[in-house]
Amino acid sequence: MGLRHVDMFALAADLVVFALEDTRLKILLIRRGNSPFKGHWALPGGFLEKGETLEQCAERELAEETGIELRHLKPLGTFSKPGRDPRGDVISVAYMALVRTDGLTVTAGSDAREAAWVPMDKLPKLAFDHAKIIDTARTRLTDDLYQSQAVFSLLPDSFTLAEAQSVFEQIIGEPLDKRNFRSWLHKEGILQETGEERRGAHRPAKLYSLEEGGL
Amino acid sequence: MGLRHVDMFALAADLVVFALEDTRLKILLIRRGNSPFKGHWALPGGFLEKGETLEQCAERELAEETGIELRHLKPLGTFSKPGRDPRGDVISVAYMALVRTDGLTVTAGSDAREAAWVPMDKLPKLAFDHAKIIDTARTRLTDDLYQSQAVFSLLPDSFTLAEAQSVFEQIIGEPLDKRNFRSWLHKEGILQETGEERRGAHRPAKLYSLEEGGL
DNA sequence: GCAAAAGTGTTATCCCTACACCCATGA
DNA sequence: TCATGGGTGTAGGGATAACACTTTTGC
Repeated sequence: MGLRHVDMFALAADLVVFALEDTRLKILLIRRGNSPFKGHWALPGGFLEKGETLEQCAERELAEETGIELRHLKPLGTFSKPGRDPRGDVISVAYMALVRTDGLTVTAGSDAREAAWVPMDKLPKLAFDHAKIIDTARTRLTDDLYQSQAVFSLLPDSFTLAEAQSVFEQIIGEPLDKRNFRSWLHKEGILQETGEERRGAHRPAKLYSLEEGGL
Repeated sequence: MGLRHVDMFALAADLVVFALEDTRLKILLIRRGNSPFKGHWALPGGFLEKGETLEQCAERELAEETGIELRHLKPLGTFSKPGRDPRGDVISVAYMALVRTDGLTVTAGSDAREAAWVPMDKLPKLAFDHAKIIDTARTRLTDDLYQSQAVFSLLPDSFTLAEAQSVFEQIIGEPLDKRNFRSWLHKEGILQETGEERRGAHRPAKLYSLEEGGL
């Protein structure tokens, strides 16, 4: 028995890409160049092609559309509600990525008229069911916060503890106690001092990096 | 732009259904009646049809093939490796369910020549990449054990604490301390005494049921 | 009365939380 | 010298983990 009498669908991989830009947690959005939802903001993503996995598709689309240095890619879920795409039967498989923006320029490509980092608390109306996908991603991000070191992929190679704390605070949406956060980091043993310091307007801050063997 | 130039795929929902049978934790498998993998054991599941979500598809297939009283259905993941199905481009979206077998008979239907509850530690060789899917399900089951009351869906309406403990022990694969397990249950407040007892070969055991408002 | 499963508390340890002051620097 | 962010320790409460004996029943 082959697949002759089986319904067929298009599959899209959509990406919720988080990054720190300007010390704020943001999501990568594109403005669509084609219908449907022409001119609307949407998640980057694209159609699965034969011969690749959905994860590869997500990686390819992200690279094609933005040239971003990929770090973590987590499966988020499948969105299959009939009618979610006005073109017809499109199932979306969503992935989540955490990237860092140091020296990175986002360039709009192919279907994207524009691409931009948008603060999470200032999201515009989104095409398709992408608002729901982002919601799933935010929930997942907070749920996994303390279980994986993935969040550190948002930070550059070396960073101050205050910067790390700020990331955690933005994700959970409330302030953390400085000493408790630091003693938690110490207990986990996931960071190491680089020996360097960041000098700014005030007392210099020690720089840290992820312990070798992380990820 | 429509979907004319986009690759199309068949989508299957596959189910990892856990149940307690004969006090042992088992998985529902079918023996395939058609090629490919004719005569091999596989997970129950079937193709997505237009107009339904993948979750509805999974529920429908489970009902069609087994008539099982459905309790919990959790999305597990997407399996899209090219070549995973010899018929061609089939993407599998896996779900997990926990059911109870009291007074339930599994009847093989449609594509299934046979359907059976198979102990988790005695799984046969499986069709497609279903062994991998089961592996994902087992990991998920253990990860979520203490976070949700879903496991109690494996047990009948009323049960003894020893039976509940046995379920937990089979899932994590190691023995638990009786007193600690009970005080944890007490702290969580998820069970209530029914007032009944189960009488057996020895001292009778009190029966418990899930606190109202569970799930 | 004996074999077998049911039932029951306490203690030590670890982790989490709350909380306030001094330090080093640039301006 | 002062304003600003960087850096540090402790004490109390709650949860977890280890641990053994008595009770009740059927046979």
